[in-house]
Amino acid sequence: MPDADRQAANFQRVREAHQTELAEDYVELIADLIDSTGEARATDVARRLGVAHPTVVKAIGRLQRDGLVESLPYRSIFLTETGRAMAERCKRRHEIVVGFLRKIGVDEETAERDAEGIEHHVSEMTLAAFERLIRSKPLG
Amino acid sequence: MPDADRQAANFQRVREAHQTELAEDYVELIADLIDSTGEARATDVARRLGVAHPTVVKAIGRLQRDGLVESLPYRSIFLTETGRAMAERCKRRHEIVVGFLRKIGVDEETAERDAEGIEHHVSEMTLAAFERLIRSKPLG
DNA sequence: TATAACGTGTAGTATAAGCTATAATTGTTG
DNA sequence: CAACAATTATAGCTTATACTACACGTTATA
Ligand SMILES: [Mn+2]
Ligand SMILES: [Mn+2]
Ligand SMILES: [Mn+2]
Ligand SMILES: [Mn+2]
Repeated sequence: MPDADRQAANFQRVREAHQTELAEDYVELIADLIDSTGEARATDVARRLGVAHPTVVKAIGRLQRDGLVESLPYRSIFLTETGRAMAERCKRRHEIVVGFLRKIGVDEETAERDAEGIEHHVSEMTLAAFERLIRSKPLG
Repeated sequence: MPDADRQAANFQRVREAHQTELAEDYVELIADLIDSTGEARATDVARRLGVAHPTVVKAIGRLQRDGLVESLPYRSIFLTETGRAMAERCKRRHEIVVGFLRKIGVDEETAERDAEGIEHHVSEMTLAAFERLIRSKPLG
């Protein structure tokens, strides 16, 4: 595969990641709200994401269309089986990325900040490398 | 700062990163084309990014509006001082991220793929940690 | 030099993601 | 139980990023 084609494929993959990224953060956040407070409401999701609530309502519509959540008018938001599975996967990945950044000497707040973006662009192979590094003996 | 607020701030930062991300990849790619082939043409940029050429033309318009590139009708694309500086910064960062992934055992192709997305979400502190690790003795 | 090939621009469309403002519903409380 | 506060929905707008189809310039070559 010529170099230009491979580069194009890489950029294409990043664009794909951006499409799933929002869904991933939403389901992870919704799962977190359900598990910690008993239910996920649009207002809470909006506050946690730092966006206006109509933005959340529209996003929830897309997630429902894509089979990740279920919601009835004026009721709170539920995850489908698929959505719950995605949330679990994302939560695990999120924790690995944070743990890994901590391990190489990044402070807690920065690790959380960077992980929120990095997590969506980490392949299985890289994730495995992160885990390996976390389990290795202290660095430095 | 309450937990919900900090989480919102983190998500906000990721959204900001997404706004600069495209500009970063464009200027880096344009610089690469200029340095390796003598000029950057919209078609080449399109092929390397894996998008249709009108997409590039519109993006170039935005980059020009934002003072990163200059272009005249039917001529190739040039970087402004600002654009060139951004390209250099991004190239360096890109290389650090790739080098770091290689160091922890990720193969060349995967490293390139993941780096294309990760690079935009790496803070200065994390980048410094990556550099430290690259310079450290072999792992494993 | 005429024309074909290539590159660039424009028009028009779609979707996602965001916003503000306003309306409708629900739930709480006096 | 009526009124009010909180929550949710909708309408209407904006910008960015993509696409296809078509028009226009430039460049190369026959
Ligand atoms: Mn995230
Ligand atoms: Mn996350
Ligand atoms: Mn990139
Ligand atoms: Mn890059």
